[in-house]
This record gives sequence, C-alpha cells and structure tokens, in this order.
Amino acid sequence: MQATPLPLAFADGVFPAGCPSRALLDHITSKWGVLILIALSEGEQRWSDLRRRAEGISEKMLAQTLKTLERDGLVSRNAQPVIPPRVDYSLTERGYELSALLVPLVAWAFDNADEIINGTEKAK
Amino acid sequence: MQATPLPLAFADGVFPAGCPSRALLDHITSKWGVLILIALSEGEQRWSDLRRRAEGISEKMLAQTLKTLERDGLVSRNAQPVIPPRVDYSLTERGYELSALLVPLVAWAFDNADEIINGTEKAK
DNA sequence: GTCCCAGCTTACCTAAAGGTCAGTACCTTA
DNA sequence: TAAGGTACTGACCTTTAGGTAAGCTGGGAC
Repeated sequence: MQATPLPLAFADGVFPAGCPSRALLDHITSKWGVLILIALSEGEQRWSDLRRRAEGISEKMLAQTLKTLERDGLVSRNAQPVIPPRVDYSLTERGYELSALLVPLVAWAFDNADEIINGTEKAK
Repeated sequence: MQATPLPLAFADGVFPAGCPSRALLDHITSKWGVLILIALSEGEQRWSDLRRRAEGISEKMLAQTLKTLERDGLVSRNAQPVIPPRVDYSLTERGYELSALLVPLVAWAFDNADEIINGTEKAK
C-alpha cells in the first residue's frame, strides 16, 4: 500500500482546467462512451447490435456517442449502400489502443461492483 | 488491429441496464472522480491540496466526490482534531488497485489529447 | 397500395450534475 | 478588536446530459 509514482508530465502536480485531456476524458469516460468502446473491442458491430448490447441506450445517445468517438478518431463508420441500410462500426487502431486500457478497468468495476455498491459478494 | 477478446462474464454480450457496475463506473469515471483518484495515487493529501490540484473544482463538488469515493471504500478520510482543521485523504487498498488501472488510462488521454482534440502534435 | 426494416435526425422536455456564494467553527496572529 | 486560515455545509440557480417520441428514406414483402 505505498504510493504509485504518477507518470504524468504535470510539473507542479496540478491538472490544468483548460487541458485538452479533460475534454478527451469526458468523451471516453462518458456513461455510454465506455460501453460502446468496450462492446466494439470485440470487433466490428452494427448499429442495431450496439443498441441491443448497451442496454438502455436511446437512439439519440447512440448516434451522439458514435459521432463523438468517430470525430475523435477512435471509431470508424462503414456504411454499405444497401436497402435496408447496413452500417458497421469498428475501432480504429487508436481505438484499440484505448480499449486495451479500458477493458481491465471495466472488468475490475464488474468484479467489485456487487460488493461495493450492494455490500454483497458476487455469486461465483 | 484484431479483436481483443473481452474477459467479461456477460453471457450474451449485453451490458444489463440495472447492473451495479453501471453505478460504480459512474462514480469512478465521473468528471472529478478520476482526477481525485489520480491525485491520491501519489499518496495522502490534504483537502486544500486536492482542491488546488484538481484545478477548477468547487468546494461543493470536492466534498461530494470525496464522500462518494469514501462510501465506495476507495478513499479513506483521516481528520486530525487540531486547529485550524487538518484532514488527510488517501487511497484504500482497493483504491490503489483501481488507480493502477486508472493511471495508464489518464496518461494515454494526456498523451493523445492534443492530437485528437486540437489536431496538433504535442510539443516534446 | 401500404406496412415494415434499419439507421438515423429533429424538437421538446426533465432530471441531475455542477457552479456560486454565503455562512460556520475555532483558534492564531496582527 | 478584527482579520484570516481550514474544512466544510446549505440554499439557490444554471447548464448540460439524457430521455421520449415522431418523422424520414427507399425498396422489398404482403
């Protein structure tokens, strides 16, 4: 239980208010952003798959989240000109890089959530 | 650029809406939660240190965030009965476990933010 | 002819996150 | 006697995230 040295380049230990990393963190740690990135870490998926997997997401938020992640170069969109429409979403290389860090975090949250939130051990 | 296998135990690949991990994720990926956890990963710190380091945080949000993290058993509060008051905050063992996963994520965000958000390479 | 499908967009509204500011306690220093 | 430092709390208000529900496209099934 000793201090982990922080490998960040903030000279005085201050996280500056206007830092662009604040904005990026907001995108990738947003309620739905995390789930979409995690879902896509398993590979290309359709709009309707994502909607089903991120249970409870509205179409509006799915669209908005995907657009933000696409603008950030983390997700790529592949629309096929067929009827009915078919659009596949996948992670870019940078998106995979990120998801490699995100997956363990979510896995940890999943493992610890029952005990922390409900005070009960999770059933094995 | 191949799919990373997801080590999560969601049978059908669905992230259920009522899952307690949703709540826990909301706490630890909140705007200020991340910054506080990262700051504390460097070791025990006082209220006023945290306020200074998480630039832009209001006293209200600092109090609220610390309370949530304390309730979740990630942060411990040590109030010394001196005048003027002195309160030290530190990570619990579980908090350190989490911060070990969080630090690389924030470091990655810091490294990539300039390019992603502003479209400019960060100065070396 | 009209209903449905997937993948969206738009307008509108609510709830929750978060900011601002004032106040408090107690002792110390000027 | 007054001001200040530390760690808060509470009242009040604004901003933003997010939900709901409707509409749109264009062809294929009924």
